[in-house]
Amino acid sequence: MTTDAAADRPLDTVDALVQLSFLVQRALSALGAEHELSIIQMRLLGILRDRDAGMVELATYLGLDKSSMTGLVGRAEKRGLVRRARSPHDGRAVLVSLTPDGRRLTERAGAEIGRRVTALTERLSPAERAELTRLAAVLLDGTVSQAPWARRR
Amino acid sequence: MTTDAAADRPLDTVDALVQLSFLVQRALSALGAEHELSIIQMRLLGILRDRDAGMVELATYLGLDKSSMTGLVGRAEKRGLVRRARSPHDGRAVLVSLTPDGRRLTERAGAEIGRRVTALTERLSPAERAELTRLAAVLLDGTVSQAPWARRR
DNA sequence: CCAAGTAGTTGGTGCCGCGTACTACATTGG
DNA sequence: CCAATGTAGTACGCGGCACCAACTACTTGG
Repeated sequence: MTTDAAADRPLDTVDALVQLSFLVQRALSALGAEHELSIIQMRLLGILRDRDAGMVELATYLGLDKSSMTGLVGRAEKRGLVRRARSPHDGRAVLVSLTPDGRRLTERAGAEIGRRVTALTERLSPAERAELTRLAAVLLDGTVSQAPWARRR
Repeated sequence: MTTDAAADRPLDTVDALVQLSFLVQRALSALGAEHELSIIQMRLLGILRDRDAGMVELATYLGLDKSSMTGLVGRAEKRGLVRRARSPHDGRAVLVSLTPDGRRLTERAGAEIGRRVTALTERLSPAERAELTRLAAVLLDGTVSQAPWARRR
C-alpha cells in the first residue's frame, strides 16, 4: 500500500504522492546518516537554526510529547550540537540553542539537502519545477489549519 | 531545515518537496496509528498484499537489514496479521503471507490511505491533479535505478 | 499566600534498525 | 559423493526514538 504499485505503469495520484514522499524522506535520511543525524535530529536543528526555544515549544513544533524532547535534546547536547540554558524569565524553563558546532553542521546539512532535493528534480524544466512547487504549496496550504508543524511563531 | 521555512511566504522547490513529504508521511502515520500500525508495518502488509515473500526478499523491498525482518514479521505475526510457512522448495527459507485478518486490515487501510491522500489534493482541479501526478512520476522515474524500493518482481 | 497550572525530567515500555554471530540448509566443484 | 562455500533466517545486544504516568520545581491568578 505504500511501497509498491506498478513501477512503469501509470501511477495514480495517491501512489505518486506516497511514493514521492518516501523518495524525499529517503534522500533526507541518507543525507542525515552521513552526518550521523536522524531526520528528527535534523528537524530539531532546523528549528533552532532560526530561534532558540524551550522544550515544550520544540515538542509542539515537532509534534512530539514533551517527554520525548528530553532524550532528543540530551543526545544532541551530548554530541555538542546544542546547549541548554536556564531561561532568564522563567525558572522552570530551559532555552535550547545551537552551539557553534551545531550551527556549522546545520548550515552544512541544510545546504546539502538543497542540493540533493534539487537533484531529484533535475529532469524537470524550470517551468515544471515552478508548477510542482506551486501545486505542492496548494496542498500544504490546505492543511495548515490541521497541521501546526510548519509554522513560525 | 526540514520543518520550517516561511509558512506564508513563497516556498522554494526544495522546501515544497520536503514539506510535502512530511505532510504525506504524517497522514500515513496518523492513519496507521488508528489501527496500531506503524508506517513500516503498513509497507510490509502492502508488499504481502500482492505476493508472499521470504524474509530476505522483504528486507530488500523495505531497504532493511534481514535481521530487522525477524522482529518486524514477528510482531505482525504475534498480532495475527501475518503467517510464516516453510518454503516447499528451500528448507532454509520461509514464506511470509497475510492471514485473512491481515488481508482485511490491509485492504481497509489501503482504502483509507487512498481517501486521505486524495483529500490532501481536494483543492486541486482534476487537471492540476493529473499534472502533479505526472510531475511526481518524473521524479520517481529519475531515481528508479538508485532506489529499488518500488519495484515489482 | 495558596491552589492550580506549567516546564521539564525520570522511569518504564515498546517499536525499530543495526551489526555480529550463529544454525540449518543448498549448491557447487573436485 | 562430499567438502567448501554460499544463502536464509534467527538470536542477541545495543542505541535511538516515542509514548505514558508520575514526579519536582517554579509561576501565576485569585
